Amino acid sequence: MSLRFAILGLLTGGDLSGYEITRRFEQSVGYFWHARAQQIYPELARLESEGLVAGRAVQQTGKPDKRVYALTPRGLEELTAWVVTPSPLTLTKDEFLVKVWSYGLVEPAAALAALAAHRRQQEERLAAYRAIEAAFEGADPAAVPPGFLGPYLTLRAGIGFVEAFLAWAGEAERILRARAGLPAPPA
Amino acid sequence: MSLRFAILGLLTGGDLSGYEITRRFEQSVGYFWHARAQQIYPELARLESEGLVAGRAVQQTGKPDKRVYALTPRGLEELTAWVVTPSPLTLTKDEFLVKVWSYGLVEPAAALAALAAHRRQQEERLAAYRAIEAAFEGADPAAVPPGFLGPYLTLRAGIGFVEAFLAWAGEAERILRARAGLPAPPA
DNA sequence: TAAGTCATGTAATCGGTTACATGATTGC
DNA sequence: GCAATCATGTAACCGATTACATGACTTA
Repeated sequence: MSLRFAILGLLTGGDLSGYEITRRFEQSVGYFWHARAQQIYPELARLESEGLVAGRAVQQTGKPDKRVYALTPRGLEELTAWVVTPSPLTLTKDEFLVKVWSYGLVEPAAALAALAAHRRQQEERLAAYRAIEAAFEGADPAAVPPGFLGPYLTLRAGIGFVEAFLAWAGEAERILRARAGLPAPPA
Repeated sequence: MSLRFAILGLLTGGDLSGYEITRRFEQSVGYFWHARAQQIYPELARLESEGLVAGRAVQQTGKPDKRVYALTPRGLEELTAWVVTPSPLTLTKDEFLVKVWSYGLVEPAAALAALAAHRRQQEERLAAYRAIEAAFEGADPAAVPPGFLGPYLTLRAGIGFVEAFLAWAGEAERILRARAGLPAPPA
């Protein structure tokens, strides 16, 4: 259900082709939803057959031609109605935490290494989000134009979650070090 | 892939039946993985046929009989090997944030109401986690027995994420109120 | 001519959910 | 007798991933 509305939401910022939508999911929207090209193209066809988006062919020079989709009035209507609908709590599925659940079974040193590797990945992700955040810089959050409000808020959420992970990782590292009889944190 | 290891991880704390595993996913483990009974029973059968768990019938009085599963040496071996394996970053899928992405389309008052409803759900969840946390209370985190280390760390992660959401919700509320021309926060 | 990006799809499979089904046992 | 909990499954479906496939166009 959410994929169709994620696509409709992206189209409120302007018309996009399937390929461009795919890119958005990889970059800016990736911190709360994602989908691969193989899922997006059929969904766009379905949305068009239901009259929620309208596609048109666009000739290009220097690139292959493409088909871009625009939100129809009915599409906008359904999206706005859905947006204020109650949402079930997201049940997280985190493979890494499944591993952490069994950290008591392995050598603290091995657990520490696995934890540090994951923390590094999250730090890279945070840096990427910070770079996107810089694009909003200077704007008064309260006065950000309506088209930027949602993107700004969701980005702030993404940043908040990664920061929460990093804070937790620091706490976990201290506990594991203490168990291993290792000295205080390095850096 | 993760479900089988989540089950194996649960069994390190003692033998469990399919029904008991189902209950654990609803309660204590729910903050990072979950599965329904319909998925758990077939998976247990598969794990047994692969020799990673061993089931035995248990007669009960006052309740229907059950079949409890124990981790085999091979199951423990595969689990410990998997635990320190690198994990891909979890790509979040959050229906609520898909909605927030389009908050610029609706009346700030409507967005604020939807946000407040979701925040209330998260507050209830936090209270439930805090209640579980109390069971660890008094124990020195560094000295918690090996069987409790993973459960404690994952619970702390779950609490951290919910708190991060609540902090974000507060920020989002201030921004939406400012846009709506509403006065400062109530409580 | 080869690699890289732009652009759009199909097919097979898998993990997970919804719906459905069954039966024991307890307590009201 | 009925609801609730304990206990274990099957079947149909769906959302999503992996693998596969095609072709235009650019740059080196």
